[in-house]
Amino acid sequence: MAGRKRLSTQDWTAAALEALAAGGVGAVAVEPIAARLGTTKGSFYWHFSGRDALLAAALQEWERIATDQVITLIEGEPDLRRRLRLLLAVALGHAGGPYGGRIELALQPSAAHPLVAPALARVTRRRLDYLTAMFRGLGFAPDAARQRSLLAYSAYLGHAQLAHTAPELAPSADALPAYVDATIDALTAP
Amino acid sequence: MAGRKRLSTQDWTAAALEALAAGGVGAVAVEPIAARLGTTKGSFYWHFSGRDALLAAALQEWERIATDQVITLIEGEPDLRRRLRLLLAVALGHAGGPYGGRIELALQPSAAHPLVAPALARVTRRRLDYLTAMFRGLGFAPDAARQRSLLAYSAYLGHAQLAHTAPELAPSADALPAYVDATIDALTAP
DNA sequence: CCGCCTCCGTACGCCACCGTATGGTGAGAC
DNA sequence: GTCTCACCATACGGTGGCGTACGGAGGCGG
Repeated sequence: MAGRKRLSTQDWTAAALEALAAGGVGAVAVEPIAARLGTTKGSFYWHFSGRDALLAAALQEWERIATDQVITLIEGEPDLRRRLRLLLAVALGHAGGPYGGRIELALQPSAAHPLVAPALARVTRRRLDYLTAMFRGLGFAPDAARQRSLLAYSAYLGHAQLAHTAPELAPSADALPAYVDATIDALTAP
Repeated sequence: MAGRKRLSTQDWTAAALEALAAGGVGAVAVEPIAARLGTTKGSFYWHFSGRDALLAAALQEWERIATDQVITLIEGEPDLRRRLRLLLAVALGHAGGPYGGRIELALQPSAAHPLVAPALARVTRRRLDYLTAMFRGLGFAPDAARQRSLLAYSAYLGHAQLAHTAPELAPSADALPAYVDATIDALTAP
């Protein structure tokens, strides 16, 4: 991880994202990350104008992998019902995406932060709209589809929170398929 | 709020809880809270041994109002089905309890903190057990009851998160009863 | 009225992190 | 080989929060 090589903007951004997931916005601190990368601030201030620039880059990177990446992964499945199942399985199963909800959680206390709020709102809106479109495609009326998508997304967020704070209380790995089944049944019941 | 009076341990604890809800564990800082209370550190270090003691007191206070208070509020309703409805309505409707899920969210990034982790685990376990008992009382088998309680609690957590980060995307005040209905239907469907 | 005990204000040293300035290093251009 | 410039290390001052020391205020028993 510290190959004594020269660092790029990407390296700093990735490390910042990791720190963000681990300890929230407050953990996106230049000197600790520099230490973790085996370098110093001197490197950082060459690539970035300051702390805010690093945070902004990390948020943008998260926004990218949190929307496009997941959606394009799912689009491979043509059948809507199976696509929803795949989506939930990926989302609930040991966290969706590379950081699996940890970023959303970490951003929570700083939701009012001027850099955080817009990114968070964009991602949330995009995901909810995508879910709503899926439920509409399954034949639900607009209002019902919106309710189902809210419940589905809440279940995802809550599950991530639960799995992070009390893993021993969340569904275990082998009990998870049954839990996904039950959740889908509840979400798609007429 | 700042009546130029002498302060008690309770005042400091309440202010710490407020700061915790607003800005996470990192916001439980002595000097800012002192400024907000219109006093100085001199007062604080008379009542508390240090920052950790304040955080511990705030967590204990939260644990108290997050379990006993809500449960005793609900126990007034004898009918199980209506009790579940009341519980969800209170929980989803503009946040459950005085702080309505904001503390849970704020504690998230510090879930590994030695003071935070035990409190969070106790509250989560107690709520899940209570929910599971309700679903069992409604006639569900143990496994099914556990699944429903997990989904219900995840929905609560996720809703709180959603309402905090993107209020304009969460159910509006007048659309909320219908959302509660739909959620209960989904949770209690056979 | 007086002393005392509780509570608070102020001043200080310490540490972590931010941002700046400036000197060094090493890999490719030539 | 040496030059050059992108990249990094080091040193410094500034800020904010923690914890300690100590002195002052003010209500209450006597």
